[in-house]
Amino acid sequence: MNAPDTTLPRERQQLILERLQRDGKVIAADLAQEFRVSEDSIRRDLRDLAAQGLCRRVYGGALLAVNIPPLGERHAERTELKRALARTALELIGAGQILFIDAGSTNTVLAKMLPDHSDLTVVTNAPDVALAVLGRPGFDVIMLGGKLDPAIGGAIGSRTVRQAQDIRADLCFPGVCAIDSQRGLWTYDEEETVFKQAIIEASGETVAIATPDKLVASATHHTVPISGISHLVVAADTDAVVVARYRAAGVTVHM
Amino acid sequence: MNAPDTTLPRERQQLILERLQRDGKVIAADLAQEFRVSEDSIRRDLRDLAAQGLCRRVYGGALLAVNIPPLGERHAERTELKRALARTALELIGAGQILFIDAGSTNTVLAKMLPDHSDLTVVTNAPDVALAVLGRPGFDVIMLGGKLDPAIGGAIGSRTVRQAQDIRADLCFPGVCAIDSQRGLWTYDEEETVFKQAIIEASGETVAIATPDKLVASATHHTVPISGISHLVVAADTDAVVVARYRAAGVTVHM
DNA sequence: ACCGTTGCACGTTTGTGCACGTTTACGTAC
DNA sequence: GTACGTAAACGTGCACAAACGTGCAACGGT
Repeated sequence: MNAPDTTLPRERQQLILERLQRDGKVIAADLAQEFRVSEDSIRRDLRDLAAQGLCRRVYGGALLAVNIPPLGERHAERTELKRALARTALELIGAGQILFIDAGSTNTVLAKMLPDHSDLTVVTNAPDVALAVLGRPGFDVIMLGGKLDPAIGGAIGSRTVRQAQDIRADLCFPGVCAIDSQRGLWTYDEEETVFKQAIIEASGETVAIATPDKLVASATHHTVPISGISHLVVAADTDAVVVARYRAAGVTVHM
Repeated sequence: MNAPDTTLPRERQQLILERLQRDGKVIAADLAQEFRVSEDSIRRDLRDLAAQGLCRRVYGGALLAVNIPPLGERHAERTELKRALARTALELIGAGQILFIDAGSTNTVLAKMLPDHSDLTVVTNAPDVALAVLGRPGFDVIMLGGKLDPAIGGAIGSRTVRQAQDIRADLCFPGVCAIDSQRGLWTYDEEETVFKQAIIEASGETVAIATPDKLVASATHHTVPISGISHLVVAADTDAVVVARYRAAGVTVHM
């Protein structure tokens, strides 16, 4: 996206690597256009990166070296940032607690980072999240059933809500579609809202983890608001206004 | 799901390999349409892959090679055999059906091999089975909730059983711990038995897939028998006595 | 003046689609 | 069951375009 006027060679290679990790592949012609350099320079970059074992050079561009199937392109997206946010959120979790973990790529990252032997009980509606902790020492996993929504990667709907209401948790990590400065957490449709509301109400505290692109001044699309957030974990370069609002509302903000 | 407009040659070959591992076969004409290239290019790709020993070239497309690249460590166990069994079992499945798929590595292989666009509804208690089909075209996935057993890789227990009883399926694939010549399917503990019995009773027909090590003359450990099998899919080099017993019991035997 | 980076020109390699003749699979008639 | 006809799939050769590597000259900065 960003195409600064002056890009250092080494910096450009770094950016190429990031794009590579995000998309699983890069195309030489596209990169040349994006960085305003000739394809020759891009080819030199890719050759250097390949020599370091950081990518696989192929005709027309380059592919990821460690090729884990590019299953969800969303999952590779911004992983670094999500890991940093999750690390911050980890400090809010105490040993022996029961956690509601909603579907979502950020929450999957969080689940993978949960420490072993902390006697946590993870309750989730996402097979992703369940697999991330299943079988590791010191974990109980409870799966909420229901029809899975491919767009969400987890179960939502009345069945799932009913099962969620049978459980009491200490902490709740709802997936976040958008957060605005006025009315809190937002989701894309009614079903999601009902589910998130249910797990929030069944939990002692609620931690919303948001990447900066989730923060909007006011929600533009048709969405449904959710209240009840007690902790907000956001990236450092976030919209200061939104964060200030949350501070004013008594929500603890972690960065 | 649609392939992007710009697909690098080598990337395409890799995607073909992934499809191959998932479906067990690929058809040249389909690939050409999917990747927007001529069939000539696809044929060249398949020829290259076959030259590397990664697939077996056949008239109209390609099949899985006899040897499998080491993809998963623990799941790679006997994968070739499981894939062959699953391929046989696939022929019992009709379009539009509702399937109960129990936890288990063989069933996970089966799930991955289910063909796209066959309008199947997959009901499962195993997160990895759910992930194997979630998001693919022509699939509905219903997850059964409950506490996950790490040894099994899925949910069992009264909660799960209750949810299973709310559903009617055409076909049922219970995981198999042991099969003996006297009393049919066996499991390791009571909870599992109750669950498998429930999904068998909720289904029209039941398909038991068994590797030869599951076939025993008589169960030695503490197990609980299950009845209701209608189809038995077994490896070719199996214990003839057990299979004969099943034939005598009116079960259709597929090899 | 040193070094790294860049863009251009050249010849080479790789991938692609089309045309042609051949082989394979399958249904039909005998 | 065998023979035969057709259509699809196949391999090969060829032409063209895109991507590639290399050498070389120009530029800019510690």
